[in-house]
Amino acid sequence: MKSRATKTKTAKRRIEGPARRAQILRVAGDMFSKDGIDATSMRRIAAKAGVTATLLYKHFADKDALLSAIGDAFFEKLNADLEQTSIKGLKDPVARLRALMHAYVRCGIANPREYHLTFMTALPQLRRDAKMKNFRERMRRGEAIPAEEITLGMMCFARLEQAVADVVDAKLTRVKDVAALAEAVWAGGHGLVSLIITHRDFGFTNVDRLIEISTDLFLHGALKD
Amino acid sequence: MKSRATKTKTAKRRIEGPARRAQILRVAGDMFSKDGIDATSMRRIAAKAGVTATLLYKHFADKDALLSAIGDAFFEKLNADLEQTSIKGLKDPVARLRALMHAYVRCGIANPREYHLTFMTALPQLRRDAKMKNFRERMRRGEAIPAEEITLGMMCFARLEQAVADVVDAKLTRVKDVAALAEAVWAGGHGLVSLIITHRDFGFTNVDRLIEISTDLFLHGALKD
DNA sequence: CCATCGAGGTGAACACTGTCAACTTAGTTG
DNA sequence: CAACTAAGTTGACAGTGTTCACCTCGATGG
Repeated sequence: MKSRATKTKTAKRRIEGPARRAQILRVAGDMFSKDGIDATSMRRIAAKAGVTATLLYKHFADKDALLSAIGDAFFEKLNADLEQTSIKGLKDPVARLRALMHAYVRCGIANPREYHLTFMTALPQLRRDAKMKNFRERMRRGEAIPAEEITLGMMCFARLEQAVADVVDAKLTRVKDVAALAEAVWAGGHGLVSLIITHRDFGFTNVDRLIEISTDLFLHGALKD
Repeated sequence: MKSRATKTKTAKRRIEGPARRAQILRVAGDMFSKDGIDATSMRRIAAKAGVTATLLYKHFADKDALLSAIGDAFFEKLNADLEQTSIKGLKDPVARLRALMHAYVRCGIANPREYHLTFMTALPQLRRDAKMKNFRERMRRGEAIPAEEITLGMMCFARLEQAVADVVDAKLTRVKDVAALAEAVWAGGHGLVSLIITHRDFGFTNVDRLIEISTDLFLHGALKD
């Protein structure tokens, strides 16, 4: 009873920690995706959250940590989108891979700032890539990986790799190296997204058609005959 | 004689304008590509150039302008690299396109900071993309474009588009839309470069092989049969 | 019931940043 | 020599990320 009472009563503070944190994340996410990363200062985020800048540092080590937390939210979105396409239950592995590429590209284009933050900005102190590398090495060695070590980024890439593996397993591809092929497919999708979101005024002949042609090129290029 | 004297004597000032400008560009380029864009402040650039920060603003409107000037230098490099591959005089249009893609990717990987600055950072006030769009529209309409309006970026893209056109003209491709195909090829190369330079720790199975596979996928995907 | 503790929150400061108006300096020219 | 102009500096403004010392107040153990 004591511990239960503790928990319920602690919840009655002013605003509970997690709620504040969530509020800050919401506000920061809004401002950041409206005004951009540089134009959104810690002080302005704090002001909009009705709080002092100092408080932000009780919830996030620094600005990068705050932004990276927003990045995590994007991974959530991306992972959900990719999961959606798996749920559709397309039987043809090639159609599945195509659907996955489309989902990736559309999600990136729909959330340009977040995409830029997570995939086009190097935040080495997060060690996201290093963890990814470790994850992939252990996967290759067939090790079992504890659920709590699996990040959303890993989930996303694993989905892609699985889709690629399915196509390879069906003996439909020229190249058989699943890992390398998955990387190539990612590079293809990433190229599309990053080009389109950073060069909005370039005057691409037709973005939808470009996406279509590009994914087609990739898939056709990967397949036999 | 008067005007000649003016010019020669003016050269004896302290340091002539253009020389200072070049020096600043050199110093800034060095610092920027060693320490990164944010860690390189105007004051530190100035200090290293043995000058006050204020003076930088007599040569460049603001920091973005300075960085964009450095970007221009990268376009020079890129354009030279692409030209080199044309000079090689490969007869097979497919081999030519492949060589061009390789040159692009290698140049990007060899100059990651500059690549990031020019292709992965949106500097709308430069209107580079808008000019590009205008250029391409006029090209499509068959207009002649005055040499002084042609930027190095345009040259680069035109080289790519030409290489693609050669392949299309040889009736080797499935898709015949040169513009869209060129955009897709660019997206492919760009995806490779940007992924590799931002995610150095991702643990790509083998970068050289990835480039090989990726370009192959693209080319094979574009060709008939 | 009261001292204490810790989480939520603040104010003021530090060392920076990009930028600019006002000023000095020094070389050229009529 | 006087006037002009390009090269360069001083000193400030407003804003940045971040931190330290401090306060407040509800919950808790004695």
